[in-house]
Amino acid sequence: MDLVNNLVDEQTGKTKNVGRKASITKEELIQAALNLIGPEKSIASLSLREVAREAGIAPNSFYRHFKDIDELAIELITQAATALRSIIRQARLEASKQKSIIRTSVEIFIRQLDADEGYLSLLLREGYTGSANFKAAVDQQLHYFQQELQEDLIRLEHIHGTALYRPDIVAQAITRLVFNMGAHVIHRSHEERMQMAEETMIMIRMIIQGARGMSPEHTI
Amino acid sequence: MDLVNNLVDEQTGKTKNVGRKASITKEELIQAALNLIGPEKSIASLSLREVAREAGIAPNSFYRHFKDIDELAIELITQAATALRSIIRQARLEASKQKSIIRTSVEIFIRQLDADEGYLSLLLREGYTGSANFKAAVDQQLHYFQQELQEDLIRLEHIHGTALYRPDIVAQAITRLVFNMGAHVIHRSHEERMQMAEETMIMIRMIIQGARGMSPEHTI
DNA sequence: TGTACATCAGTGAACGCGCGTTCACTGATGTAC
DNA sequence: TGTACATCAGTGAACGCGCGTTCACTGATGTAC
Repeated sequence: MDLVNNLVDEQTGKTKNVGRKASITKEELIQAALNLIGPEKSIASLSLREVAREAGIAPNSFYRHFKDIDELAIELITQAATALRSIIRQARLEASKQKSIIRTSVEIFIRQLDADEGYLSLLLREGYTGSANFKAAVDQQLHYFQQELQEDLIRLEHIHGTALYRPDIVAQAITRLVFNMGAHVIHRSHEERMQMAEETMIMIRMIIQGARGMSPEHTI
Repeated sequence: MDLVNNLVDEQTGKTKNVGRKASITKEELIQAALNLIGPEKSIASLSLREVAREAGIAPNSFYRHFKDIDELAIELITQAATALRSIIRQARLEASKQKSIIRTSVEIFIRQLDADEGYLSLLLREGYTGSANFKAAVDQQLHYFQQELQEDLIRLEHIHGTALYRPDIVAQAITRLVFNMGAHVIHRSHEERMQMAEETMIMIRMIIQGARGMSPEHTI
């Protein structure tokens, strides 16, 4: 953990530097890795020397910051997962203000995809490949999304006086469709994205409509 | 194309061998590649020397059969796609005999996944990563599946005297959910597979139920 | 059937390359007095 | 403030490795007569 010699003073919480000051940071190395990752280059195929070259340091200097290239990959996953989490939170927040949770959340998802070409697309792409670590990190974020969506759905249905059959499965189906759309849409134009978003919204409406119809409360 | 010196006689259609007989076939090389591919090893990370080693030939002998490793990858895709197509066709055939197209087709999908640990799981895994060629091949198979499913849905609904709103989107949603399940289920136990299959069937029923409710004919 | 010949699948050796990793070092920065 | 010292980020050189690819070759197989 203490590969970078920044010791946090327990009293003040300030960072205390010892020895020579680092001319490059962990964050800059992570940024260099992000620059390299694209449609053709996955995290798994990143080489230590590539990242060092991109960051402008000698290959062996890499070891001053990370144990090996896998440690950088894990850091990358963690940061990407955090980014995804904040995107999801924002989407939920805005969605809860609006009338249609479906439309708003899908649109915000797409908008984030438009804006952030870094972490989000990375996660969507690497969620299927990548190391076990990576998959676990992505799965956890999907689980959070699903969980929060389920709560929203139950709450909203309650307000409308309706109820859903198996809201857990409804939330899971919606989660899968939205993220599957996200993965397919990454390298498409904005127009195509909007069209696929529209289709996904129809799918979600079908699921909710169907789940309402299958609810025991529906028959009362 | 004529890297292997089998010349097909235009008259008889028989294969005529010239020169030294091949002691190893393209198919054996493909099989060697398949042996190597697994959860940790993707097609993209296959090396020519690895495949040659697995097949028991010298690295340079590889060039007698394929121009390069990418050509083998394309062959692999083609064969996998053909395998997937026949699996889908069988699923549809059996499904059409039974009462529940949903249950039967999902179960057959899982059963094929249980039996065939080669091509199908390969396709599901590589569909998200892989080269443009690979993605295109997988997408085409998904499109076939979707198309045929759509026709089945329309036909069956007609028999029941019901109708679906946007059967194209219904078919697309079902296709995505089934293949997404397939991708998630690959490295799980049979029990987990069956449980995820059950959940997927509920999702599909929700979609169909919802699409019926949204059909204009429903209101007549 | 026998013989000379053409074909070409498979090979051993070698190449240059980028890789991860190590080593002993340099010298900038911060600390102690 | 000035000086001696400790820390450690960054480096150049070197290593062994597996890689894709080439070359000239060998010798088994099939063909022509």
